[in-house]
Amino acid sequence: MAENNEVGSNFVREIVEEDLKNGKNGGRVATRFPPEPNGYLHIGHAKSICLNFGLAQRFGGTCNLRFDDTDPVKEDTEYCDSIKEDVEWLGFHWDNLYFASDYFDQLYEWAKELIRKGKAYVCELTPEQIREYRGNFYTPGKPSPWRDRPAEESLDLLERMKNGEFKEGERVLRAKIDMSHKNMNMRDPLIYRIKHVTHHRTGDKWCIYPMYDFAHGLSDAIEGITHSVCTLEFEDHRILYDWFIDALELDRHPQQIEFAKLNLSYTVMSKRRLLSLVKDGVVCGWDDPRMPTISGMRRRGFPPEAIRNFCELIGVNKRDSMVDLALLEHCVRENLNDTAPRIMGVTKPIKVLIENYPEGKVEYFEGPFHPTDDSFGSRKIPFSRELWIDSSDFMEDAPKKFFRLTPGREVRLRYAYFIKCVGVDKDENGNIIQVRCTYDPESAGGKSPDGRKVKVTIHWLSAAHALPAELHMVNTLFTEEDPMATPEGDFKSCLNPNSMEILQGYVEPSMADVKPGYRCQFERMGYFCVDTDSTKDHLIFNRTVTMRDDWAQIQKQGN
RNA sequence: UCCGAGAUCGUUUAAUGGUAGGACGACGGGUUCUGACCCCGUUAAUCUAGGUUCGAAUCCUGGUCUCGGAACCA
Repeated sequence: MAENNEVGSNFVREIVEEDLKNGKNGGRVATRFPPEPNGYLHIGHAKSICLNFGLAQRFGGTCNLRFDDTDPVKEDTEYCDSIKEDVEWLGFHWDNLYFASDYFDQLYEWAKELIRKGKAYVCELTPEQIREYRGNFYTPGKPSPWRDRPAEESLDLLERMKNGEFKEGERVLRAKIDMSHKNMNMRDPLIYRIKHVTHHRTGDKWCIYPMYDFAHGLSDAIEGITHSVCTLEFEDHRILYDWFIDALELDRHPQQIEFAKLNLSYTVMSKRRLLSLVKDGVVCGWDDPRMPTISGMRRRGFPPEAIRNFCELIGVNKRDSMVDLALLEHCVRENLNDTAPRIMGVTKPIKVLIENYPEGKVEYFEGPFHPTDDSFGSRKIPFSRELWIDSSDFMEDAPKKFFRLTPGREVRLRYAYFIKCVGVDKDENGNIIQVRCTYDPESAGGKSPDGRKVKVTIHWLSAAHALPAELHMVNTLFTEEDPMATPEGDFKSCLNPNSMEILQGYVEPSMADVKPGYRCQFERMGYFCVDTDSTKDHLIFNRTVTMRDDWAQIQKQGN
C-alpha cells in the first residue's frame, strides 16, 4: 500500500466506487456544481469544482453547472457570467447548464402536493413569532396556531401569496414535521417566503421564492443527480434533504455527502469577507491579483493546471484544516518551471558601468528561453557599456556568505561576460549611484576559457535597450496565518501593508509585444504574468510567485 | 445545558485488525552559466484513560479538545 506515489483516493471517491460496485443508480454517476450567483468563485470553490467534475470524469458520469438562484435579493447575472468563465478556465465542461429557477414551476406543484398530503401549511406568524415558536437548542418549540388548518385553505393562501396579494413577511409556507425535533431544521422549516423582488431570470413572474432546503434537494432529484456533494455546514440539513424527497415519494433519491471546505493560510475565504475587501477598496476588485478568487489568481498568473493539481494534493475529508499557502505556491512553481519562458528583468535597478567596454558598442548574446527544453527557442540579448542590475545583487560591505557583486569580486553576467567590481560612485549623501566594473573580453558568452570559476551568475539588462515596466510585487493580503484568529475575528486588523509593492523596473527588449496573461520567469527573481491593464506603452507585470530563495533563508537565519 | 461532525509528523494526507508511509515546509549535503530546477539525506505524528485481541491509529467504553447548527441566506 505504501508505494503509492499517485495521490490516494478520498472518502467521496470510495463511496462512489462502492455504489458502482453494488450497482446503485444503475451504474450511473451524476454530480453537479451548484454555486449561488452572488459573488465570485474562489480557491475554495475550485476544490468543489475539481471534486464534482473530477468524479464525473473519473467514473464516466456527468456533471452539471447549476446556479442556485433562489434568493433574488442577492443574485445577479454578472456573477453567473464570471462563474461560467472561471469554471471553463479551470478546464472543466459541464454537461448541462441549469438554474434552480428553471424548476420554479415544478417546485410549486410539489409544494401544493405537500399541502394536499397534509405535510405543509401556510403560516401567518410574523418572523419574530416564528423564531420564538421554534424554541432553541435546549427547549422544544411549540406548534403554530395555523399548523392544522385545512389543506384547501393553505392551497388558496399559497395561490394568493404567489399572485402577490400579501406583503413580504405576512405569510410563509412551512413543512409540517416536528416542532420538538432535536434538529432545529426539522421544526417546521420554511418552504416558501414572499419576496416582491425582480428575479434576474424569471423577472416578476413570482412573488414567492423557495428556500434552499426545499429547492436544492429537489433540483438534484429533477436532474437525476446521484451524489450531491456539499460542505460540512449542511450536515444538519441532510435529514431535511431526505425528508422532502421521501415526503413526495420521488423515485430517485440523490445522496448528500458532506466534506470540509478549504482554508488557506494568510487569506480569508468567505464571499462575504471578500466582498467587503472589494467594497472597502482594500483591493481593486474581485480580480485583484492578491485575491484568492479564481479571477484574481488567473490575473496573478496561476496556471489552471497548478490549481487543479493543488486541489488533488490537498485531498478531501471531513476534518477542519488550514492548508499551507506554501503548498499552493509549490504547485504553481512546479507547473511554471516547465511552462514559463525565462527572460531577464530588473526589479530594483542599479546602474553598472563597464569601464573598459567601448562607448557606443553593442553586441548580442544568444540566450535560450528555457534551460532544458529547446522547443522554447532563444533570443538575442543586447549588451553595452551601461547596464542595469538588481540592487539586491550588489553590496558594498558584504557578509561572508554573500556571493554576488561587491568591490574586488568577479561574477558572471548571464550569457555575457565575467565582470569585476572596481569601484562605487556615490552622491554627496552617500547613496550609490553607480557601480564601476571591468569585463574580461575572453569570457564572451559567459564562458571561462581558462577554467576560472565564479561563485554566481547574475541577470542584467543593457540600459539603452531595456524596456521600462511597472512591477506589481504581490504578497499575502494578511500578515497572520489565520486572519480570523485575530481578536474578535477582525480580519482587517492584520491586513498586510505591503501586500502589493509597486516597483518601476525594466525588462529585456524581447518583451516589447507581450499580451496580458503572458507568463514568464524573470530569472532569479520569480515568475511574472502580464497584467490585464498592461499595454505596449505601459508594461505591467504581476509577480505570480517568487523563486525559492536559499539566499533569503540565509539572511533570515542571520537575523 | 441540546443536536451533528471531527481529532495521525510543524502543515496536509495515507493505513480499512498485521513494519505508522507520502507530499509540503524546515534543516544538512551534492549539482549548477538561475543561491532556481534536479538529486541525496535528516527532522518529525496516532488527543487521553481503560478494555477486547497473539497483535489496535483502526474495534468497544469513559473523558478531553475543536468545528458546525437556533436567517422569511445558501
